[in-house]
Amino acid sequence: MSRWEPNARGRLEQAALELYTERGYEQTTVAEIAKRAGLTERTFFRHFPDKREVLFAGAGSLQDLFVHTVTEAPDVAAPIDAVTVALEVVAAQFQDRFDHVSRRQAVIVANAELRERELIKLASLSAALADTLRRRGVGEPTARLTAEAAVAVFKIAFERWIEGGGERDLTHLIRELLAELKAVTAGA
Amino acid sequence: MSRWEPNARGRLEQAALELYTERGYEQTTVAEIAKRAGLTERTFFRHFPDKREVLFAGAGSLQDLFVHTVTEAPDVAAPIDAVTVALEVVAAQFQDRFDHVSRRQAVIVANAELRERELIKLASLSAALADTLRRRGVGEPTARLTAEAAVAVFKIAFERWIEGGGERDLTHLIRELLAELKAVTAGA
DNA sequence: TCGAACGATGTCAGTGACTGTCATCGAAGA
DNA sequence: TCTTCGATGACAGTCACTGACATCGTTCGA
Repeated sequence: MSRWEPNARGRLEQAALELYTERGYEQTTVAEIAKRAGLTERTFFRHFPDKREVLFAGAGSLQDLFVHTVTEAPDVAAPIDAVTVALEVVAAQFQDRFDHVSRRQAVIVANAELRERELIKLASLSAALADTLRRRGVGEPTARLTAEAAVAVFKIAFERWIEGGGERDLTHLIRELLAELKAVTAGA
Repeated sequence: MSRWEPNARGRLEQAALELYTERGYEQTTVAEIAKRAGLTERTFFRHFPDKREVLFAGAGSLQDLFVHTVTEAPDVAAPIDAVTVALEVVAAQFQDRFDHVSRRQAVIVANAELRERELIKLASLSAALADTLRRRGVGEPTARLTAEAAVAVFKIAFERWIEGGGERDLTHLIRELLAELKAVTAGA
């Protein structure tokens, strides 16, 4: 457990999001984040490997949820179906938190470094998904392609959900995009 | 035109690739790259915005070729067909330069920062592709999805081409993956 | 042919992200 | 109470990157 004021990590995350929102990512120094959280710069870097990562603390558990859901999907399902279920489960996690999620996303899209970090998180997710499918006996390149397709659909659905102010149902957007993807590739 | 020794930019690119290969990206300082190219650190940053970008000088022209090919594709073609043609044209550009391309790719996959940069280049390519399709009258979300699918196929085909030591034909790999993607999504 | 104009480079000082090292503090157990 | 240990602070250092100004070749007009 921690001593002094509890939850140093969480305070750093909140301070960072606030400052990135108020004056922008580039205009914020790590020392300022630490100060607002009542800590020092050195302590920031003990909790997060760099200035970007503080915005992506939740990525790990999101990926775990994704992988877990695919692992637990019924064996009979086609790869794309197993993955679709996972997409919808994960979507449900977002649906309730539009405010926080969209604030964070606004910070990310405004800065190239943060967009890069987001992309590698999605790539990591895709790789983990492909691994999980392989563990379910799905061959190559099917596993890899299915994972990439799923992540692409999720990415676009998420963008549209944010653009729409959270009005449209994320799960619904995902289903639409999957159907549309099917139509797109059918032409090849 | 330039004076002093010509082609400062090219010398910096070559020095960087050499040093990144010899001792790794992180263990190389910009000052060392500049010194090997017979220049100073400051001049490096006049040619490239950061230490990563020196490896991605060709990304712009690659994207231009991609966009141009899609723009010139016959009007009758379905979106995915127009994009497929472009994939194959671009693939041809790689086929002859396996040595250089694979050396560069080895450096990139060995470092997270460089993988991030590569991913944002691919994202930019996808966005440009989607834009081009929209200009051809393709609607949303078809344009976006087609572009994402094309880039995903290209990415996986490229990886497999590198893994296979350049033995397998890149164009052939692309065709296989497009067929497989069709099969994958058909299950949904 | 000379000199002004200009673009590419060098020099230097500075900021800020990130790291290694060591001291210190506060909690928990012997 | 003493000891141990994990979290934090303090501090010096490296390196990516930037702004400001000087300098050097080239080029082009007088």
